This record gives sequence, C-alpha cells and structure tokens, in this order.
Amino acid sequence: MIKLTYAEENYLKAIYELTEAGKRSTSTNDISTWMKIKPASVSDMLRKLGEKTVIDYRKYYGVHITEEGKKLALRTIRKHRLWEVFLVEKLRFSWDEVAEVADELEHVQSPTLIQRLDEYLGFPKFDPHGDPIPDEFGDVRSRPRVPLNEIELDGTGQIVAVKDSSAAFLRYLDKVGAYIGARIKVLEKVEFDGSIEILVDNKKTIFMSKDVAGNILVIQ
Amino acid sequence: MIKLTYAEENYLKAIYELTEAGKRSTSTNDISTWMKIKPASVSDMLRKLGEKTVIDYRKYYGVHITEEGKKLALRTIRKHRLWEVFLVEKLRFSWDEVAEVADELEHVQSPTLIQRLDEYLGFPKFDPHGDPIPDEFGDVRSRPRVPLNEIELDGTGQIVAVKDSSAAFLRYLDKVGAYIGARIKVLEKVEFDGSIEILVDNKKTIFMSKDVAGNILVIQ
DNA sequence: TTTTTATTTTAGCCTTATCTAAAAAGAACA
DNA sequence: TGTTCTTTTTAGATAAGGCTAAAATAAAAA
Repeated sequence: MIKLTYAEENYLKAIYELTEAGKRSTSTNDISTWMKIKPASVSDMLRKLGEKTVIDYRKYYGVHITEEGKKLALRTIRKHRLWEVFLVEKLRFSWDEVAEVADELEHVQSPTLIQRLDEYLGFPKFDPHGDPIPDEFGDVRSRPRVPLNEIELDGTGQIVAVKDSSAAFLRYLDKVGAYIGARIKVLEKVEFDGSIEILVDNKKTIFMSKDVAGNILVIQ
Repeated sequence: MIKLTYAEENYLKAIYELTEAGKRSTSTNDISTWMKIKPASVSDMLRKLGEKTVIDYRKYYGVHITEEGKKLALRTIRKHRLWEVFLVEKLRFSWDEVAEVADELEHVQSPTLIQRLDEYLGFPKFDPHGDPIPDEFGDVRSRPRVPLNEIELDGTGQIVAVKDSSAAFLRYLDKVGAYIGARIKVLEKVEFDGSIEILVDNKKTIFMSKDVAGNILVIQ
C-alpha cells in the first residue's frame, strides 16, 4: 500500500486538478505557480512522487498522473469536498471561507471518519462550489458543464460551479445574487462586448461582463 | 504571539496532562514514556519550549508549565475534547475509538471552526470520557473528582471520568455496564481485598476489584 | 544552424523532529 | 566521602521539505 505524506498528498491533489482541466499533463512551472512553491522544490518532489509510482515523470517533459495516483488524489479530493459541505451546511461557513480550513481537514487519516461524515451529511453529490464529490471508489458522477456565456439567448440552466474560485470572485457572486444552485435564464446577449443579462430564480435580473459569465459553469 | 508547531503542541499538551494530576512538575523520562518518544528527543524539545517561554526548564531538574503555556495547552485540549464530542454524538463513534482521530483534528488551525463547532454541539461542558471542556478563555469548571474506591459504604455519586483511558479499559467498562454519566451507589466494600459492589442507575449491580474502582472517578 | 531566452534540474544549505551512542549530572548507597 | 547506578543531556546522523544559486536542457529567435 502506498503511503503519502501530508506534502505529497498536496502535490498529488494539485497535479490532479491541473491535469483534469482537459490537459493530460502539467509542468513544473505550472505546479510551482499554483502551489506557490519554488520550481526547484517542485522538481525534487516530482522525483519522489515518480519513485512512488503515483505519477509518470520524465525529466524536462512534464508530469502525467498514473491510475494509482488518480485514485489517491480523488481520495483527498473526496475528503476535502465532504468537509466543505460540513462547514457550510452544519457550521454556517460561507462558501468562500471553506477552502483554507478544508485544506487542513482533508489530511486527517481515518477511513471511518470519512464514511461516517458522508453518511451524516446525507451522501451529498456536490460540494458548495458545485464540484462533484467522488464516491469511496473514486467514481465521479459529473454532468456536462458549460460556461454561462456560451448559453444561447433565452436558454436556461443551473449554476453548478465556478472556474475561478478565488475568495474575491466568490464574494462578488454572492453580492450580486448569483450562487451555486441558482436557476438562471439568459435574457439578453450584447453582441459587441459579449456581456449578458440573466434572470436568477425567476425574480432578479443581473447584468454581467463576458469575463464573469465565462467563469461561471452551468448545466442545462 | 507565540506560535507552536504541531509537535510542540503535542509536547505541551502532554506536559499539561502530566502536571495537572496533582504534581506541579514532570520529568524528561515521564514525558518520554507517555509520548513514546526517546528521552534524548524530549530533552531537545524541552530546550526549545523553554526558549519559547511556554515552560520553565532547568536542565536536570524537570519541567514546570508557565501561565502562557497553560493557556496554549488548554486551547489544544479544548479542541481535542470538542472534536471527541462531535465524533461520539454526531458520527456515532464509540467513546473508546475517538482519541486517535481527535489527536489529529485538534491541530487544525481555525478559531472560527472551533467556535462554530462548540455552538453546533450546544456548548458541551464535558467530553465523552467525562473530562471538562475548557471555555475559550481556558477556564475549566471542574468538580472535585474522587476515585470510586474511596467512596464510603452507601455513598452515592456519578461516574465522570477514568484515569486509565486505554481502549481496552473503556471497552471493559462499557461491557460491564459502567459508563460516563452513570449514577452509582456503593452497596458493599470488601475489607480484605478492597473490592466493591455498586448499584448502577438503581437497577444493575456490578462487582469490581479495587484496581478497577481506583481507575474510575466520580463526583458526589 | 547558431544564439538567446525560458524552463527545469542539480547542488548545497537550512529547519524541524526524530534517532543512537556517548558523556555528564544527579541520586543512592556502602 | 567515594563509588555505582539512573537519569538527563549532548553530539552527530537521518529524513522530509523548503530555499537560493548555478548548471543543464529545451524552446524560440535570429
């Protein structure tokens, strides 16, 4: 059985997240930027993760995650997202405050704890940001998600996630009244700048730039 | 503001626990045995904790905890015991399974998290083992606790804690029907071996050796 | 194809926290 | 008061995970 340290778990999670977004590999520099750790340190860690066979690592040619690595990364992500649900639903955290605390909680080692937490929360399928929670076997039931700016005029959908999940952006969304789970309808699409007007939950209209809309993911 | 590492927090908690039991100081060897860490490592850590002014440390003469240290230790203990309550009351852990998981959870750094957890649990005053939970200022409202074997014949009381909280001992107690919170009455005290017979919750009688009774703490 | 630039890796250093082996200090006893 | 035994500390090693500076490699430009 492969054992990972706290730091190794963080790297593997980062690599999974960076490679899941379509690309199949990622680079030392990307990981360095994402994790705010110097490239030299990243190189060294990639060597170690390669030796533990959770990634495929060819010097100078980037990183692919292995099946074994994917399983371990998903286990961490599952824990992270379950804790986020707990923080928001049970402890009244707002959805832009949970990431930091969940980053610590996700490393607590106890299969029973996670099983029980999952059960206690009613086996949630999505975290407060709308990201899917892998099941205990690492399976993710994901629905196709489309950036809001790509929805056609009069098209409807439900906000399920954001691409940029910075606290600032999440606060902005809360402020204007867009939140995960909101039902939306596209009322207008402005040709020349790509900005749009949407109706939220059949009661409130919001105007947003193309950039903002591009950061919001919906299912139809 | 004094910052402690994960390991330093563990040492300080151990020192607090070892010195709270009446004694005002503890030794390198005691800490070593308690924490299962070699004396040489303990010595080194005591030097560091001394420099951080959370303990008074004079080489070869044992350790006293300072006021500052006591405050920090109580903060960790508060977190540990709140998590224990959570695990037992919300996640159906049995009270002999929680220590290990709580030892990890107690190091999560987030004042908000602990405040909210406390509130969510209804501001409990005692953990599942009957030990008091310090409030956010480090105040402990503790009642005088007496070993069960010291209660006089026909005396009554309530089980609030155990001295030896090993999983084996806790399971044994559960099995015979003695649990934290149980109301007890001493029905008989056998002179020659110190064993006793008690009535639990006015319905069940239990016979126990002096050793077992000495490990059970009650309030009168 | 050569040169320049950008990326990545290696080498060497630091800190934390552990260990073992050896030395030092204190306690117990003759 | 020495001598022996126990406890504690120091010295030096190791492993993890970070850093900076320098070297190596790949990619881009001339």
